[in-house]
Amino acid sequence: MKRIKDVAKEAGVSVATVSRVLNGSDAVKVETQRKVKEAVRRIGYSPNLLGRNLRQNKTGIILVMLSTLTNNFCSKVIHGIELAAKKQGYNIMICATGDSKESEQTYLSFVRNKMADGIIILNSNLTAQEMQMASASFPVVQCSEYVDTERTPYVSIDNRKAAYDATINLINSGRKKIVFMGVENNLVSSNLRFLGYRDALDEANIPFDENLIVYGNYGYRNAMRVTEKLIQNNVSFDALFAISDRMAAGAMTALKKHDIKIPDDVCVTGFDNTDITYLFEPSISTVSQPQIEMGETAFQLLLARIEEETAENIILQHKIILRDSTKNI
Amino acid sequence: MKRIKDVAKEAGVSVATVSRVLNGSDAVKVETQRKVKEAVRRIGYSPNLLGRNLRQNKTGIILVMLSTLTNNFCSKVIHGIELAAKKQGYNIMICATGDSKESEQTYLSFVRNKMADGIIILNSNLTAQEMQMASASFPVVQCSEYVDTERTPYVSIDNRKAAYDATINLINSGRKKIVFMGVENNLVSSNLRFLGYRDALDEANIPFDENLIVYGNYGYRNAMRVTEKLIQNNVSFDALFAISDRMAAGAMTALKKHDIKIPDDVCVTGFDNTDITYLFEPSISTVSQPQIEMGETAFQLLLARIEEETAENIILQHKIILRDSTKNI
DNA sequence: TTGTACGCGTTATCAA
DNA sequence: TTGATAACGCGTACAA
Repeated sequence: MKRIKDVAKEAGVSVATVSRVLNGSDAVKVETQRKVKEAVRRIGYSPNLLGRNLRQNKTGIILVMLSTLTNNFCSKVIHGIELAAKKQGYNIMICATGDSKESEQTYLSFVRNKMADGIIILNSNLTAQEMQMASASFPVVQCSEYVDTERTPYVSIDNRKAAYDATINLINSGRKKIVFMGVENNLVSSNLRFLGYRDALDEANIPFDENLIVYGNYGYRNAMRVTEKLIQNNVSFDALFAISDRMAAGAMTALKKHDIKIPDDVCVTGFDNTDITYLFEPSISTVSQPQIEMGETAFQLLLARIEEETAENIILQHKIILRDSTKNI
Repeated sequence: MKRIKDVAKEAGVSVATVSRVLNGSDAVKVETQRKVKEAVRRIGYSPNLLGRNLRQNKTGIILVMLSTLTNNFCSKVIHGIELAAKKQGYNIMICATGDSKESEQTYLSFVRNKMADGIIILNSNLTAQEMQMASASFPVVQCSEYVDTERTPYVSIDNRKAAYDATINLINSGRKKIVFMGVENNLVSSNLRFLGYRDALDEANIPFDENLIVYGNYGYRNAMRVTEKLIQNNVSFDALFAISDRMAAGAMTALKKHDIKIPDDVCVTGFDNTDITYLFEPSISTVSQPQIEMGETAFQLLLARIEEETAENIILQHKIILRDSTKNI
């Protein structure tokens, strides 16, 4: 492995001069620049980033933490992060934790211990206290999912209002027996979307019915089973709001299997506006989030934290997308 | 930021002793160990990895490069890599290039310049020459997709044989006019799968018909359009082999729209055994690759390269999965 | 315009 | 069992 010293020797100058040329800085005689660049090329030198980053106390790398890669929603957000990061000369690396607390801590420690300049957390199992601890010792921002903490800014949508809007739309289509298909975790989105659903019922004076609340795991197959059970139990309903598109699709498959017509008998709404919503037959109404913008904003927040400016939480606008699964009849 | 020096001062020992305790090495008096650990806890010290890695010329990080995250196939492979890596004390970080050559070079340079110990490339636009260059200066292995190079080992399936098997199955169902839906890129999988398709035709003495060859972009919507065009052009066919599951699904949607029965009128086969194959109606026959094993193997190869042992290319077994879209009638 | 010399934070060597 | 000190590779005051 060649070091800067080797370049210096080859070019017949000092290491300081080589460093200056490499960093395009200062004033170095053109002729000297040429000599150095030539030497670099000749011996095939490439600077050791550990040395450089150690000296500069900065890496130009930011991490993005999430639980699983198989998530269409996240990949668009990440694309947004990337766009904003590139503009500022940062590169991003993605850390998939598989929901393991150990993995989460490992990746956090990379930032704490200077292998990266900051981290954007899309989702994690960190408690508010752990998040706060992390945030106290290095730059962290939350994106999409979050725990409420004084010191860790987040960007998200208003999940409660979004769920309210989605439910109100079902109600406006004349539906009253609306199934809520959530997920029993502690993610803020799950909790707020349930509250938004209840807000809408309350506003329309529809009594809350516990039998209409069911839980899945975001996935397609599980939602099929859950819906199947609903039907077998003779629960009567005329609409279904799932907090993920995949669950909406799974529910619809179960409904179709029992010759329950969509949207005539049951209206269905999903969440996230992923590909499956228009790929499915009938196409699925859903809630759209501005993923790219969310990613870009998350990076802006992180950059502010890195540069030790203040960063406020940011709420972006969602949009209700109406498709065939809730078409008014 | 606390340094090891601060711990030494706090504990009243030398930095060398602190380092020894931190690395659990050597023989340090138990009482001293206790003092040091206590001091670490008290001042909240965490070692700077840039310093450590610089000194040890090793990071314990390996990169995984791919073009896009929205790929179910890749995320399973990555999971395999992760499983194997963890066992050996390595952590992985994922680098999404978005097919940009510039991004690819940036991530490669992180390895070249010591911010990571090696890289597993799932797909890239690197030429054989570029791959060889990279491989000459740091540990690289290819996984799933590859370019043929003396120095860069790969693990993959026998794509040609897999496509042959899939096509033969269609032929054995009595089909003769088999559409091949490929992708016009230079990925080895695309090329080999086309050759496998032709192998099967040749073996069955079915003349090759250029009109039955169409191209998409791996995606659902595009495949719909391509199939639509096929139908509008009155091209007659009784089977379709797509080199991705999403394309198979897109084609099926187009067929259904024209009341063409699957599998009665047209049999369809996809590739990769992703979720969509059983989520779709009818369920889609496909080719399954051992993704976890592929990831694990890729890591083994990389580890060999890192430890400067020799590594041979490895071919894993594929499997034909028969579902409703090719059910014999 | 260039070179010398120090410091970034760590581990490894050697001597005590 | 411990401590002093020399690396690791780089950037940058400061001096020339």
